[in-house]
Amino acid sequence: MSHRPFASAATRVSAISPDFELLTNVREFGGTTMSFERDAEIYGEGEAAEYLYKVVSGAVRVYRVLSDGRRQVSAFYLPGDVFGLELGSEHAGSAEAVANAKILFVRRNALLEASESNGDVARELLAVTARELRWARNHGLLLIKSAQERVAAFLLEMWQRMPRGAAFELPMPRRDIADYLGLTIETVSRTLTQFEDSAAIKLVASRRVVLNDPSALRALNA
Amino acid sequence: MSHRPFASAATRVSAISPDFELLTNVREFGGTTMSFERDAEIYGEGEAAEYLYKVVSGAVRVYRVLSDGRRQVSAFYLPGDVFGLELGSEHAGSAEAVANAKILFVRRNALLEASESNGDVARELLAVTARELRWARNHGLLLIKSAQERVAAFLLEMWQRMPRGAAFELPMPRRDIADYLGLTIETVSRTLTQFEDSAAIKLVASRRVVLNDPSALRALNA
DNA sequence: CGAATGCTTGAGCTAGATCAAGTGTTGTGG
DNA sequence: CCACAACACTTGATCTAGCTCAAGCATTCG
Repeated sequence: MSHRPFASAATRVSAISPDFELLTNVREFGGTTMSFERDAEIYGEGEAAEYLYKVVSGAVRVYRVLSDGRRQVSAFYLPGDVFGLELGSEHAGSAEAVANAKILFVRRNALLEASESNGDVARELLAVTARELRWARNHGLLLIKSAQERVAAFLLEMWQRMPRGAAFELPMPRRDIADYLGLTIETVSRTLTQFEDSAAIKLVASRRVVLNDPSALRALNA
Repeated sequence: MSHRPFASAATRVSAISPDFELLTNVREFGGTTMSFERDAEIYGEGEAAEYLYKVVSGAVRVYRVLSDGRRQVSAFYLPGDVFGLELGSEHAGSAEAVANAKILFVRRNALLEASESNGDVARELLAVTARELRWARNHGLLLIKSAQERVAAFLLEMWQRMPRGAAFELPMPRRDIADYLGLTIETVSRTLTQFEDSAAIKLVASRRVVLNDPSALRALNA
């Protein structure tokens, strides 16, 4: 039964599901799920890259630290997102749970081997990498914008990625947002207050946001 | 003779040459070479991504512009570098010749088709994308550093990538450097002057740099 | 040779950082 | 249920790195 595990895979192009299901749903890859408490490390910079990860629940930050302690959060990952894929043999950054999280582990070697014989798996690997690249470039573009533009873009991004509704909950503290946007927590806080004063958003609680006027934020997005 | 064009390709892992030769050296992909004058457009943002490109000579910048004219140069490409690979159907940025350049064009469709049947081509595509990703992330990290750190990192990067020697020629004007580093031309200029005052570098001409003390620059790299 | 273009230098100015209190909010032990 | 840490966030006052605006040099090109 598992003799030719991929024989019935969908046709080529359509096989790239938005959630990269092929990569993580195939029993043969031996995925296991683990739970992480808030702030627990999932992997560290420089460690051997043995797995590919998928967020089942919770949220994850991937970051790098400079020698003097400055930290850059390069991405947040939410349920359904795949992360930790490295072409090199070790992780270029560290990953931690932002909030309590369940993470699915998939053995990297199993995937790379499968991609040798199975074009759909190879395509999904390329797709995951390409999506990361698109994100990384957008993030780079963010970093040349003004504080208002960065915070607005961040809110819109999170809004779009979270289980929808006018209101949503930011899973991460201000420190993480600041390090993601290349700002200080004070500037993030002040900017959110400005948006609230201008009635574009409402902070029901410090992490609970209501987007009263998404288009006002979008207008800031140069 | 061209019946099984890839039958004699090198073994799997070693097939990923540093220059991605497989992608661009195979006659079947029908590569042609074109010349571009300084500042000529190679492709524009939003255009259909029909080709993959390789710099034969000269240099290329890839950039995006915000609605108000701010520009971010996301990468420079030097001889041997491959660029312009998109997973989506259109280019996410624009590419221009920084200096007169010869560019090899390879049909994207030919490559994607070849990658279906040839694992080595598929692997090189993944490797090219992964390298871009690594660059994009490093570039993001750059953008949170101080002006001195950014300029130092830029000089070291260029030094490493150019045909070596203590002295080397920057192919691009200050404007491009500034937009790559997220600084103004004035700040780039002042920072270079500082480095010259501290004897770390010598500007033989405004674009000709001698790295007297690379380790002084490296020390700035937090 | 003059004009255009690219680079440097100078003199303020300002967005965002830093330093320093507050003000919630959450959790813990009594 | 309250007290009191411990933590996360906000707000205020000041400072500064890098920006802006404005000249002045230096190359290159017609």
